Amino acid sequence: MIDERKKHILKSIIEDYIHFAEPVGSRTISKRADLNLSSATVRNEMSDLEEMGYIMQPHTSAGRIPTEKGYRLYVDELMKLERLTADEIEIIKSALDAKINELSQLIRNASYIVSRITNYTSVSMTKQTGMLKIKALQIVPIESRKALVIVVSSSGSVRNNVVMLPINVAPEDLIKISNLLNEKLVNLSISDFSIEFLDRLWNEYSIDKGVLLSIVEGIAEGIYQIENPEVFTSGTANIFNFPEFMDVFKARQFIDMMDEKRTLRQILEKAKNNKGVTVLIGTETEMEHIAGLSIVTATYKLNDVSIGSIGIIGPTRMEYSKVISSMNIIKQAINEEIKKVMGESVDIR
Amino acid sequence: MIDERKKHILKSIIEDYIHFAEPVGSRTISKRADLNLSSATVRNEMSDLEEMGYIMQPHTSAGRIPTEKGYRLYVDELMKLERLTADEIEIIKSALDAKINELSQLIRNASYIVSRITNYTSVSMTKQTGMLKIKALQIVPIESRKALVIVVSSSGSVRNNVVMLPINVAPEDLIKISNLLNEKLVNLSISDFSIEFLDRLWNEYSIDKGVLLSIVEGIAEGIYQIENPEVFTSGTANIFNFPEFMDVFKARQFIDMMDEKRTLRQILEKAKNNKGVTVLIGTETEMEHIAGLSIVTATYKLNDVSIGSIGIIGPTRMEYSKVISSMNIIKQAINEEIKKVMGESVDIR
DNA sequence: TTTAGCACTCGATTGATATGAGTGCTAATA
DNA sequence: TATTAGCACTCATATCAATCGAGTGCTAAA
Repeated sequence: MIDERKKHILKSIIEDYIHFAEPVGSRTISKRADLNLSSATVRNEMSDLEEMGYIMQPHTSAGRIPTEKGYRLYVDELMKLERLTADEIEIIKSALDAKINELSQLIRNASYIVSRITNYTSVSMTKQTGMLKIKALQIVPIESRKALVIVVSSSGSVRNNVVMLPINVAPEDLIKISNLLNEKLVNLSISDFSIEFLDRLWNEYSIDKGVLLSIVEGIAEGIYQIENPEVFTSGTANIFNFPEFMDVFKARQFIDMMDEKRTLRQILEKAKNNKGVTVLIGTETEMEHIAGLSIVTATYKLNDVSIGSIGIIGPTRMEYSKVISSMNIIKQAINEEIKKVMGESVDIR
Repeated sequence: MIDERKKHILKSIIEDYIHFAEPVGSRTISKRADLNLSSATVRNEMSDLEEMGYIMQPHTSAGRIPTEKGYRLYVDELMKLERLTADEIEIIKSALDAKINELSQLIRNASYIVSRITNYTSVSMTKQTGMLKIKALQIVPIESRKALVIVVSSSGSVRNNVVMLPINVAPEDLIKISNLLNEKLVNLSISDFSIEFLDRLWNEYSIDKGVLLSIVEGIAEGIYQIENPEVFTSGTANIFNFPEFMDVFKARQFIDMMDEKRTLRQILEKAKNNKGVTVLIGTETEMEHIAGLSIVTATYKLNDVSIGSIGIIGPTRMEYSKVISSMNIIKQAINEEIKKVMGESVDIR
């Protein structure tokens, strides 16, 4: 199969190509100090590597470029994770240190940082699924027929919604309702709101049916917003750093995708189940219409509830080693930050 | 000075150029049915228009293109506002009709729609300045030393912040504080929170100093967030529809600016004082580093509080007439929507 | 098994040439 | 006096052939 020397050559080809984005010729590899081989020998090895499907020639008289299979082997076996400099680690940790009291904000921020550090484009999605429960609940009277419904979820997210009330309710009555609901609904998840349950509520405590319905609608909307994904992007223009996207057509496709968010969401969803950092190379991303992209994603879970994910998008020849290392540091930093905010040791994955 | 015939020719040149993005020659204009002039005559007139600074030649053997001065005259005097189709108006109104209970969300949404309708890039900023007052206030206990402070502003915006309390406060005490503050602080603006005022509060009602400070900080942060601008963009990729941005370098500059938001904010701020719709052409935008762009902005005020603005960005040869008309419709639609949500007749500008 | 040597391939660069849209100017015309 | 036909001139753009050179595969020698 593929012996050590071939691996060594493949690694050199890939790293050269990652660096210069130009097909790599046999002479270039032969000149590398750490292999004492003539270009002719390297040519033979390269020929073998091509046959095995790790590299290919864009045209007859050009050097070789890695195939997806080549990158895959590189990521899985060949590359060595890069150590970030102390400086970079410091930047990450201190940037995340700002007071952030919303988990989704934390994820967005981390995504921004990692884009800055790596110089690639980053995407983040904040979506909380799983067994979300209501941690606190409040109804604030605003006007005679209008109230604000505030929901705090067990994952620490807060959403509020204005609801219209079908009848006039005195502020002090609303506050009573608020206290009552707070007592009754906390620690329930949205799926516990069966009709029977609501029925019981308004029978036992004589709350107006319409008012209760409006409020429950507000609560459901809040939970829906917390559970529903929002996608953010940073560093979109970074794609222009790569000569393979100097082509206006490809650039446009990329920007379109970034603007549209739906595709991004799908990709982030896809990597969700894996733990740790997932690398999708080229067609593995299943973004048909835009070729030549890879994405490195990490998903964060807090007590088995997914709270969001971050992805780094770049050309297939991205600096996997650097990107993956950065993702690892970010994960650590987020972990620490959450510990601080949540005031308890938590289990982030 | 500039007579009717010259204006007519200038208008034709500009409209042709807006349409085709190609320098306009004398023959093209002469062929237009509504002017019975030979190309030679048109050439003479064009020569005059060039001398007056309304048009210019990109090079000797090319047709003419409008200068900024030309566009300015066009926007101020020559163009006729385009009527949107009933369909388009319908799209706008129904899209804004979705239940939206936050003003800033309404503006963002409108910005998205207007980008869709016009096929240009749009930016929106939601910032509320002026005499913001507290309309409602609530403190929700979350954990023993953590509480959620919710502020509703007079402009209808809601923000919430988690604050850490320096000492343990029983939930029922916190609710008492909440009720008290709600009573005392509503209808005040943030500038009313003098030290003396706070002093009086904790003397008269014996609230713990540290707790009160934490809470006030949470309130201030909420108001700060409401007052602080957030910039959103839609349809960034639309810039690629225009051949003048097919150049990768220019495209990159554009995307950079969109990503960065700061410049955008400045531009939107700039147009803030004008009422109605403001048009900035080319260098009038004072975006030095990116030439060839115009922006059409509208700012919305509710009872003298600015609630946000929307801008449409495109090449200087944008379809001013269509864009300005769309902005007008959007303004109407927003007005109606707010009337509905606020439940009262309001004064939007 | 490795390497030197050489013919061959093919994309990219260069330069010369042609094309054509559009101009400005002059002289004839209404 | 205003308009127009006619014509020489300009210059960006397209086309095409020639050249260059990086890189290959193959063969034969070490």
